[in-house]
Amino acid sequence: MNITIYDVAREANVSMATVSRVVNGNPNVKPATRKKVMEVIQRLEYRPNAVARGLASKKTTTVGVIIPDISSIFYAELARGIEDIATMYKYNIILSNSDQNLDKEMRLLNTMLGKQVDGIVFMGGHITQTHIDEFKRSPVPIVLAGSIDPSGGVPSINIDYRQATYDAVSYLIEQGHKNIGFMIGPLNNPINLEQKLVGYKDALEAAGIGFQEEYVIEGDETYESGVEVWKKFHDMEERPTAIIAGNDDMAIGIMNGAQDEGVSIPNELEIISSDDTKLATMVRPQLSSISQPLYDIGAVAMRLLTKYMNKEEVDEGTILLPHRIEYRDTTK
Amino acid sequence: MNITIYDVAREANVSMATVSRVVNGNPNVKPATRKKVMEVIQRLEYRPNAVARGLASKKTTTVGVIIPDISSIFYAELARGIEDIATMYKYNIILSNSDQNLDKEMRLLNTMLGKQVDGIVFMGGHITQTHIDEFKRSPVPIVLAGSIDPSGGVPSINIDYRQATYDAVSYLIEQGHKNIGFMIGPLNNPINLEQKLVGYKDALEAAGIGFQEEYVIEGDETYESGVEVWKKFHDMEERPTAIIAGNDDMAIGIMNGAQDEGVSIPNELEIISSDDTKLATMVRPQLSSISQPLYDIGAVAMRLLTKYMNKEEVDEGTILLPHRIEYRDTTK
DNA sequence: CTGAAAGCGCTAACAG
DNA sequence: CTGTTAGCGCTTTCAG
Repeated sequence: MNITIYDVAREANVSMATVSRVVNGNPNVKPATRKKVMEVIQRLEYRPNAVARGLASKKTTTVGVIIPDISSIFYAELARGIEDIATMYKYNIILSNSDQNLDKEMRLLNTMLGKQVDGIVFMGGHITQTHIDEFKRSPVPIVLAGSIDPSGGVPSINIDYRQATYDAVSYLIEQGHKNIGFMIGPLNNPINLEQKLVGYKDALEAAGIGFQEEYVIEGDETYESGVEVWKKFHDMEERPTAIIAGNDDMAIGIMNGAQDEGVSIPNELEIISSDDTKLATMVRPQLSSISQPLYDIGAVAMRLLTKYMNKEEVDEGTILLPHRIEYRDTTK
Repeated sequence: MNITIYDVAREANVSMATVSRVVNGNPNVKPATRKKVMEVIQRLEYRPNAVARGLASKKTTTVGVIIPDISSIFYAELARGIEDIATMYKYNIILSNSDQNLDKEMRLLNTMLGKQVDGIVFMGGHITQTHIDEFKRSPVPIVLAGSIDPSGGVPSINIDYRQATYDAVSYLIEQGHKNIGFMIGPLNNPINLEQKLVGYKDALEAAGIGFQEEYVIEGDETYESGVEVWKKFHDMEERPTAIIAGNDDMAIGIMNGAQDEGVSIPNELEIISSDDTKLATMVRPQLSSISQPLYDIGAVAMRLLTKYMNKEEVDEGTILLPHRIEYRDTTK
């Protein structure tokens, strides 16, 4: 049997309430008895049982984190931001991969709520009404990180993807490009469909360039899909002279695909990537990329969640962090 | 107030014991009453409180995972393997970053034990006696993943790093190289000091090549350190004609450092990397690399842990998974 | 096959 | 400043 608060109380000749008080830093304890209790705690190597505490207090100081795939650089960076801030606020994290699978997401949500997490950070590409309904029923607060609820009802941390894409495309247009390809991520993700794509179209329109359906090709965020998509661009009668890509993996796929065929970058093809993960500076040429503060998105999401868990007033639940474009060697 | 087992019992006209039985799939329940209870559970949307359950049963079905840094590709891949198998066995994971900091590691260990995890997967570079002592006192099983306890007392999953390094160096020697540099990871990590370095020396010795201290340079596993270390190799009067690197990040640093100076790879410099993460095929030239089954190391570690948690007999706690060398374009 | 009852280890009033 | 006393929601004997 493990040693309990009761053992400590007995050894220290106090009640368990007193032990509980010193353990929880309650000031209403005479220094002398506090000292005495502390000693016994040390001697017995007493370690409070958080489960019992959770049951009694209805707080577990753990938050659930639902993430598409922890082995993706993008999400791992968010996760790191989340975890650091969680630690800072004394929370632990239950982390689970969803693979963006709706069933799995709902199941995870439920097991986490069953485990009485105090809050949840949710990351996922495709947020449906089903999600939102479940989120609304949750007894604990939920915030989205790097994910968008099109209806805007769920708190979330992101950058302004529309604007960022607009900026990138506008830059390319300024460089004289008219045929600008866009390898976009899955279109069931509103970030892609409702923000990035719109930013792309808006920039084109602002410059009086006609939108060409075929220049927008969907990828699945992987390097391999980048390589594939390059082939499609390559085969076009009017091949794009510049491409923006939805993330670094895809951009590198395009770049390698093009370079392996002898296309000179950036001279014959300019590329602007997105996300600016550490991959961007590891490849040659180094990727010009839309940079978003991944770590901060996670960190701010967790910070926001702590406020909700604390029932603090929050003025704005939908937060846009700043972005910028890093111009490196895939642009002139 | 949330709805409890008691509410269900009342609504279904049975005792809470019976509800508990159906929830836990205990066969000793008449089908009819099971059905009745199930219906009430559905209707009331009853969700068992795992905290209460944990307190009563002394099992939380959650395991702790202590990881140096989830945003490192290497560890993220391990984590994914761990989590997948955990899910398969109905466990959840409490994930925390340690940054390889001893204090933090010990603190995490303690808070996880306080949260009554059923077991722990530990990843860390430098495992000291302090670690081992703490591991031994743990009331729940602990297994290491991609980490070594030099004393061999703690169960662990790895590859044979000595042999893998030996193989890589031997290959380079066969290619005619005599001056083989080794950019090794931190030497306080026994994997580096006691295995990789030894494999390097053994291969040299087997070929009758003298060991040269200056050819072994320590890096901190980052890309940047690779770039730095290249400079040192570059400045040597007898510059190495081949280099093996302790991981892909460092290898890419070296490669880019060399290439940016016009060194032709693999013609003037051959490189064999380690870990074979997805980076290896994303850079040009693609890295030849010692390949270890990262995901599987995590998966097997978790699987082993489930056996310990189940109190099954385990014949061998120290498991070495197979490795191989992927020859790509940084070797001839 | 089902129910009653005793905890699991701790927090949180409520007295004093 | 300290102790008493209820629970928190569930599992688990032990009867029947």
